[in-house]
Amino acid sequence: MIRRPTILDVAARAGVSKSTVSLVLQGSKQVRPETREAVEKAMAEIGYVYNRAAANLRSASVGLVGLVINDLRNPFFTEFATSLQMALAAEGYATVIANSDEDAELQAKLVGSMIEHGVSALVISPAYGAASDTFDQLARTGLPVLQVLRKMDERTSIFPFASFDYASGSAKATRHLLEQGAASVAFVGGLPGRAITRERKSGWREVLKAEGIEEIALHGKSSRAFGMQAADQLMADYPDVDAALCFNDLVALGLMAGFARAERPVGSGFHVVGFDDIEEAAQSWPQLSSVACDISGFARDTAARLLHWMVEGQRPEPEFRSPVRLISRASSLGPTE
Amino acid sequence: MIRRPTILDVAARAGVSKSTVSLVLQGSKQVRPETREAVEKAMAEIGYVYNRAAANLRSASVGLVGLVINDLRNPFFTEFATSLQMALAAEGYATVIANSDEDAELQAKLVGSMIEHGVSALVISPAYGAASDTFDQLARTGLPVLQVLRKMDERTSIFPFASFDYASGSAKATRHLLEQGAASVAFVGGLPGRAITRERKSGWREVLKAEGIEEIALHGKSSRAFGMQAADQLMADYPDVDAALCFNDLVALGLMAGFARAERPVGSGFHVVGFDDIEEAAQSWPQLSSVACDISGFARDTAARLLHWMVEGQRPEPEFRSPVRLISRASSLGPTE
DNA sequence: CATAACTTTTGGATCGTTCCAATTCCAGCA
DNA sequence: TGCTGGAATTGGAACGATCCAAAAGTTATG
Repeated sequence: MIRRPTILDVAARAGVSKSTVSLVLQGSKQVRPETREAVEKAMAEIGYVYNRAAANLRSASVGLVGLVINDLRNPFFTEFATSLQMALAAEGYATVIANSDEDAELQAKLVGSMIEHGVSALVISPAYGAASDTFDQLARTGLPVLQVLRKMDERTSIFPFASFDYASGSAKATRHLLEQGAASVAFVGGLPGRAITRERKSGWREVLKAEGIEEIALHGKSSRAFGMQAADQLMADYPDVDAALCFNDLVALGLMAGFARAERPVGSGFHVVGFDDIEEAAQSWPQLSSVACDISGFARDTAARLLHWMVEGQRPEPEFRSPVRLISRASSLGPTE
Repeated sequence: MIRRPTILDVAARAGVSKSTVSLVLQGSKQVRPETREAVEKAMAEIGYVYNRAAANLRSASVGLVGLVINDLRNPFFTEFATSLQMALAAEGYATVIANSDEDAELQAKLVGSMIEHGVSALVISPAYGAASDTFDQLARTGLPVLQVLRKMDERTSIFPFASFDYASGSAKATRHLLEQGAASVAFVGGLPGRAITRERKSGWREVLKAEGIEEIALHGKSSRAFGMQAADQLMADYPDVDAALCFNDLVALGLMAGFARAERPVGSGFHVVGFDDIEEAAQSWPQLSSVACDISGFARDTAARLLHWMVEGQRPEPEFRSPVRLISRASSLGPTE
């Protein structure tokens, strides 16, 4: 196979210098239109493909953004990743998506690989685990890093953090459940001790405290499977509980499936509200009420924009919270028996 | 901000030449262990990070694989993408994942961008649309390209294609539904005219033909929403149909939700089998029978391996089909009223 | 018509690595 | 001691683009 043509070949063909070709490639407006056309014609004729590695070597800025997600299989994160990719594509950035699968070690490797590939910024929803040295190392590179949706650690905030205003969302949902007639609202799902669990519980806790209601929480993995299991546990151990605020929609869907299995379908007698409002929430039966985080809007308007600023050297606020809203559907609206 | 250290800085610090540092970086075994150690120590001390752009410029091979997916939001593809990424990571490749969102134009851009970034191979599940010129262009670059899960076009097979043996899977599922007592099995979902729809219908059609049963098919988008809509249509227009083979699990889940909404829960009186066996199938209520495509196994054992061969210059068979198996669960096992 | 002012084009240096041929090192042997 | 040959190390050229200062070309001005 013959070697790929370079700008020198293009230049020779078009009868100009390599510098001119370079200017055309960069879309400089100081080349004469006719010259530009000639160069473009030459490129097409010899099948020139731009060599970004060479360009990057000289010019540092790459237009490549790394995106490291802790669990890309979770639809919530998938939605975020794809939306962010599109938003960034519109601004001319290419995006590298990687899935750390909650593995801190793999995450460190992925981050390293991305830096090697010369990303000009990094968006990360971190995996849990002792990765604080990864972060220190990252900080030392001076790369713009935006932490999203999950905070590595309560105290540290080396990097700006963008997420949703979960606390007021959970307060809103809890109040709604009480208004619908619930006497006792359990919190289901979320691993204990994690920042995000604390956030999503905090509003619930506040409202319950204000109303003088006992706090009942079942913690566990944020999966459907745990939701089903929690349903059984609720029915067996807490017969008085007549509503649940779930850590996320997956748990809520599992919980509803568990109640359905026990022939006690959610809707009348038991109310459920989830978190995230994933697509499926509107398509389950009964339809699931959920605290909606407009994740694609967040990706587009918050994350992409913050990142853009950061790449341009601005320093955004250390913490940014997007508002959430409660979507009430059948799972929290039926009559209370 | 000071400039990033290079191998020259490392060399100076370690008291060796840049060439030696380069050898260490490449893991050459012809450097003395003590020298290697000294170099590694120096790298750690000054916080050296490898500049892959520079390396690529000189050495061509990059160890970067591009993965273009038509719909990354679909859990089936998400699973494939993440599994492939991990399998490739184990072989030392970095993976760039991109989502074309069924947009042929965007797909062309993404492919172009990946080539520019110097991927050494491309895995693509193509978007539909007039992108055949994209493919021609790709073919001209001589890059190893593996087409997966979806074929661009019935006739063309410029690139090797790997997918599942859908035809025998749908035959198996249809036979199973008949054995469970179904009198009439409808096919639900899948856009008409597409290769994959044809494949997933072909086994069903064969079995029905052999049994002399009328073919009833409702085509549409492969989404939950369509499944719900199809449930209404089935109940209204085809009261005799008592089983459905769905194009995929999303449609099947939507269909089941639709029946549930009409207070005719699937399980007794109506049987459903889906396709893909996504994680959710086992967690829905009733649990959904499905033609299981072991997508992560496929990614790991088929796609990753084929790709590896191709990168090494081998030419695999033009078409490869992985076997599928039927998982029967409650949605196709209850009594027929 | 000469000169200034501006636009367009150009050659050489440069980015940080790998490759290659050449050099240095060193143990073993006569 | 001097020589040999393999192992270890080295310096310079190369990769393909961008950047920059300077040259060439063009138009406007007095």
